[in-house]
Amino acid sequence: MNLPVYYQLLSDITRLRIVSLLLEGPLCVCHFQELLDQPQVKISKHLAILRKKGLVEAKRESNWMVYDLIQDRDRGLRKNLKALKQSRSGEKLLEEDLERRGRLLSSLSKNPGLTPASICCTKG
Amino acid sequence: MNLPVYYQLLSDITRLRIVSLLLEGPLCVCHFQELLDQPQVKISKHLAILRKKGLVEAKRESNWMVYDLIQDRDRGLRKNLKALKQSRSGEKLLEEDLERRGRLLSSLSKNPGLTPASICCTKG
DNA sequence: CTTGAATATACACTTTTAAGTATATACAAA
DNA sequence: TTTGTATATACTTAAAAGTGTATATTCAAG
Repeated sequence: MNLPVYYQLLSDITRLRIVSLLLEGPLCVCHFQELLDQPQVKISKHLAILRKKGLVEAKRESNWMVYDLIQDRDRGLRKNLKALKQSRSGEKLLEEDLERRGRLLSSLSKNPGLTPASICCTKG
Repeated sequence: MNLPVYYQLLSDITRLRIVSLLLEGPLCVCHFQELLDQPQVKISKHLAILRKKGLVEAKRESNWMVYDLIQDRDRGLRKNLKALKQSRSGEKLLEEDLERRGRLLSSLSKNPGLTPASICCTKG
């Protein structure tokens, strides 16, 4: 990961929102679908781009793919991600995403038996 | 200036180099031409984009246009620019730009009578 | 008021990137 | 082994962004 690639990845609003959410912790594809209210293809493709460029990684959890930021990040990347995290206030879209994430996670913790799918993707 | 716009501006390598240089201080168009070794149109157009989006400002100095980062920057922007500044080491291109800038400015200070033009744009 | 230097802009062209549709893959459960 | 759910990929189309050439603008100097 070098700087030009990093900025290019964040230059798309969908990817920016994804990365912003991942700063708070890992999420699966269907959660992104719900939180960003965007179609599955779109989410999957942007996640694929982020993964190909080495900013995020994915692990399968039975049927679900859980994405997270790459863990061993170089100094420069850490600094920039920290700056991003610290500069979200005032960014309406990003803040709303975080709020939605909070609600989603709290509903998850109240019903520990729920799979991701039963929360976000469908029909309860 | 909001985050999405900011990242989009930096997603182009030429603009990233320009902004990186401006972190060290103002420069005129012909300096950018020399330091980045890129044609005038290209430099001018990217500077126009940066200006239109509110990241840089320009003031005319007789025949030359001197560009600088916008001075009153919001908190988020400051944080991100600081992170950029701190994460340049290891980025070959950006480091070379800074070295070239150093050489250019030292030659300027040795010959205080020189206009920008007599340094960078042409035929001594 | 003409000339030349520095910079900006308009237009045409090319490349890149994003988005949608359809289809494929991977897995779990029946 | 069929079915349904989650996710990924191929292909196509549309939009955006970058680049070059030519031309315009602005200013200083003669």
